[in-house]
Amino acid sequence: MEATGTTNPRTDTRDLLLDTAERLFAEHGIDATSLRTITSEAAANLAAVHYHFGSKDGLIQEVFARRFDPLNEDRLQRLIAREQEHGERPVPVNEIEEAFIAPALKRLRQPESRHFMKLMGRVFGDPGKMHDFIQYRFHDIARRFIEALAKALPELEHNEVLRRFKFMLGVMFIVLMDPMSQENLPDNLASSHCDLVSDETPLSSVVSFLSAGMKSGTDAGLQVGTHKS
Amino acid sequence: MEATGTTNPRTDTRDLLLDTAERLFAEHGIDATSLRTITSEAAANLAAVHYHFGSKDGLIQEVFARRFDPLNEDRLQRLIAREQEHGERPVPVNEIEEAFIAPALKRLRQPESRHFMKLMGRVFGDPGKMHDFIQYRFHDIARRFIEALAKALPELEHNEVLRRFKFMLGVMFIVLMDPMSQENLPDNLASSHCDLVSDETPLSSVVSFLSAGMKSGTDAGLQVGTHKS
DNA sequence: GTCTATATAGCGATAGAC
DNA sequence: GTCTATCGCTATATAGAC
Repeated sequence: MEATGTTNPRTDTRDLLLDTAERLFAEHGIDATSLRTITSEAAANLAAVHYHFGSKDGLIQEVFARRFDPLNEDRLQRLIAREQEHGERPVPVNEIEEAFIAPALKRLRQPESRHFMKLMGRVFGDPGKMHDFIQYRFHDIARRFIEALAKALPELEHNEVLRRFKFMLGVMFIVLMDPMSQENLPDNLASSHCDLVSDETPLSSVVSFLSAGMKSGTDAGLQVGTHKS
Repeated sequence: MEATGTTNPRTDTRDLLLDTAERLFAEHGIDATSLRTITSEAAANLAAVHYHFGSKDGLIQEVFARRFDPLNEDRLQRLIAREQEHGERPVPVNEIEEAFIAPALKRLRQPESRHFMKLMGRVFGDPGKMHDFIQYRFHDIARRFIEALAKALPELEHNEVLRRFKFMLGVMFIVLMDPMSQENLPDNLASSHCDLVSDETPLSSVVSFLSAGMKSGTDAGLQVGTHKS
């Protein structure tokens, strides 16, 4: 299929602006990234942003809109698949965790979406910025996973399930922004001493940590964490 | 004792600026808070910031310096106390977790330091801003706790201990910034539906979640998480 | 659709009177 | 120590030629 019209074969300016903005937002933060920096790195004109997106805010919205929903749709489909497998019985905690974490971790390793994942981690810590956007579009998916967790952990009171779900979000976001990975560390710390983490975080490590935490204090917590082959 | 000189009995302008900046930084972010906003809310003059702190950056440094080290000193003293209790034997994981989490949670509930704790959560997610400052002054305390964890969990390879320590930081920061508490939610979400968390997070909830996660896959993980009265 | 030129506003910082 | 006034800069945004 063709593009919108008379555009040339190479990447559209619009997409190039989105990609560049996404990367710079993730690296330096949204506030700290000016439209001039974006258009300069994208070899585009300053006015192009306003032509394509109306405003910087419009650009930010678009950067989020194109990747946020697919991520959560992936999560939801995985959860639904597990629920259908287990019928009436609750989905095991570690399968719920995996359904939530795997889509994020997968995208963190894809070159085209890893910048966005880092950006998500960043924005989640900034209640002022895109918080409304994320909260609003994240609400349903959160509810679905909380319900699955509550069903898998019937001994926990509802508030405790909510708290542990929040803890899980904390773990996910620390993985997303990876504040201690080599590439993010200031040179003086990265070079001189040790030691704080080097390799990329394996899915199994996150899932087993979270599953154990989720089950702590319940009967399920007394068993071995992983009983799935 | 008297103040520096001819200042009047009420709170010094300098301290008032620090308190106001701390609160506004925590609420809206550092970038989004202008010196004009700070001095306006503090009923002080714009030039007062440069007189007392030299620059906005100087103000930011002072906001951090006065509370960051005492927090970590509290953590360290608690860890040392536990280590002395147990002599050569490793400190149990849940006691390590408590030594790390309790000082943060305590301050989150003190009116004079809760803004700073929220600010810490915010800044940790912003690798560009005070990251060097935090990384540098946090390095020693991180190493001490990682060593204690490695000693308590000898079955884990070193990288896995580092990863789980990082997960713990994620949980702590999600608790600090509390992105889903009622007061932070946009009105439309807070009022309309449910449910996402209401009360303040109890220390026991965080410690039991983290201890179970830390021990997952080890012999210690097969036992009941809490064996301390 | 892309460009130049510019409008408008806010920022941190400073000089100098008091 | 505190104030007013202002400098110099950069930001987003826009108007209008091509």
